[in-house]
Amino acid sequence: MLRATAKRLTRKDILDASVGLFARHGYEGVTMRKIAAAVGVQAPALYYHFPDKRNLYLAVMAYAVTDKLDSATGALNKDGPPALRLQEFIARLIRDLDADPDLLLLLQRERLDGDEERLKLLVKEVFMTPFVALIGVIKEIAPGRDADALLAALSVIGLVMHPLEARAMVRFIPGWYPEFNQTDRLTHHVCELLREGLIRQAEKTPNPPLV
Amino acid sequence: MLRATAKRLTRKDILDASVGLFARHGYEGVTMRKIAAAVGVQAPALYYHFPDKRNLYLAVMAYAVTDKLDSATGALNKDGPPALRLQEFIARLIRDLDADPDLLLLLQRERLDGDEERLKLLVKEVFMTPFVALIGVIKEIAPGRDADALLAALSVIGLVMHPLEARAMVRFIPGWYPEFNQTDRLTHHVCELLREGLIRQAEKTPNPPLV
DNA sequence: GTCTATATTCCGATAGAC
DNA sequence: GTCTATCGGAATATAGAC
Repeated sequence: MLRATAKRLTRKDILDASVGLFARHGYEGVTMRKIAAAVGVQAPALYYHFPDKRNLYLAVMAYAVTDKLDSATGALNKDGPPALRLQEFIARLIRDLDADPDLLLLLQRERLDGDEERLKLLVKEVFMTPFVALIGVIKEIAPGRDADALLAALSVIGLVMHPLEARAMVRFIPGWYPEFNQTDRLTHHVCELLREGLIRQAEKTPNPPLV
Repeated sequence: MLRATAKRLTRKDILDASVGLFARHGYEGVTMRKIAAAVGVQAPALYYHFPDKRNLYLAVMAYAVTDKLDSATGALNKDGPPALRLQEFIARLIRDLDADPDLLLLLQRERLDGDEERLKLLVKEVFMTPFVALIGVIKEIAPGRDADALLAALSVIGLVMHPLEARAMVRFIPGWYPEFNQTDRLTHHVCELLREGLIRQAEKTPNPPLV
C-alpha cells in the first residue's frame, strides 16, 4: 500500500509498485489484481493508465533500465589509461547492480522470456552503447587481439554479473561467508583476476608433482 | 506428439516432453494442457503419473539435471597438473552446457524462481560436489590465496556460463559473428584469460598516452 | 491408463455508475 | 480517476465411465 494519503494515482506510482513484482515473480507470475493491491487500488484502475498488462510490463522494463548503466559507461569514456578506465567501469557496474536488485532480476528475466524483437530493442537502447565502449577500451588494452575483444567484453560482464546472479545459491556452499557479498571485495577480485590471471603461478611451476 | 504408435504413457515420456516446455516458458508459462498436448494425450492423463503440476515440475528438474555435471567434475578429480585439470573442466562444462540448452535455461529459471528450500536442494544435489572440487583445484593452483578460492571458482563459472546465457542478446552487438558461438573458441578464450589475464599488457606499458 | 465432463478458482479486460 | 459488477475464457484438479 504505497498511497497512504494521496487520492489519485500517477503512472509512476504503478510503475514503482510493479517493478519489484515483475522482478521477483516474472510476467506470468504477476496478476493485474496483485499489482493493484500493491498500489492500493482495484484492478480496473490500472487500465486507465495502461491499455493492457503487456504494455504495463513494457513500461516497467523501460522505467527500470533507463539510464541505469550511464555511470559505468561514463567511466569507459573518460580520459586516462584504459586499464584504469576498465577497472572503474567494473567498480561502478558492480556497485550499481548491487544497489538495484530488481534491475538485475529483470535483466535476467528478459534474457529468458524476451522475444527477438524485445531483445533487439533492449540491446539497442541499453546494452549497445556500454558494450561497444567496453570493447573499445579492451582493444586499447590489448591492441593485438581485436578479434577476441567481443569475447573479452562478454567475459568482463560475466565476471561481474555471475557472482551477483548466483548469490541466492552460493551461500549454501561450504566455505561461504557473508563478506563475499561485499561489493568492494568482488570488485577487487575481478580486477585482480583481469590483471594477473588465475593460473600463472602454475605456469611458473613446471611439472607439478602428480598427486 | 511424441507417441505416434505406443498406446500407454510412461513417466519418462511426460518428462521428456516437459523439460523443453518448462525450460523455454517457465513454470507459470506452462499449462498441464500444453504438456498433455506435447505428449499427445489429454490433461487428466498426466495426473495418473504425477500428483500435481508442482510435483511434475520437481521431477522434471531432477530428471534434467541429474548427472549432467559428472563429466566436467571428473576432469577436476583426475591426476595431473591442476592447471590442466581446470582447463579440461572448462572445456567439458562448455561442451555439455552447449549441448543441452534446456539444462542451461532450467538452471537460470530455478535461480530466479526457486525458493530457499529448492535452491538449497539444488546446491546440495547438483552444484556442491563440482564446486567444492573446483575450489580445491584452484587452491592447488594458487596456494597462497585460499581465502579468495570461492570467488575465483565463481569467476570461472561466470566466465563459462555468461557467454552461453547471453547468446540470445549478444548477436545484436555490432562486430558479432556466428563463429563466437563455437564452443572451442569460447573454451580457448576463457583458458587464455585465466592464464594471461586481460590487462597485463597495459601494466607493461607504463603511462599510456592520454587520448 | 486414458477418456469425457465438470467443479472451482482465477485470469485479463470491459461497462457503466459516481 | 476509481469504483462495483461482470463477462468470457482458461487454469488446476477431480469424478467416474471404459
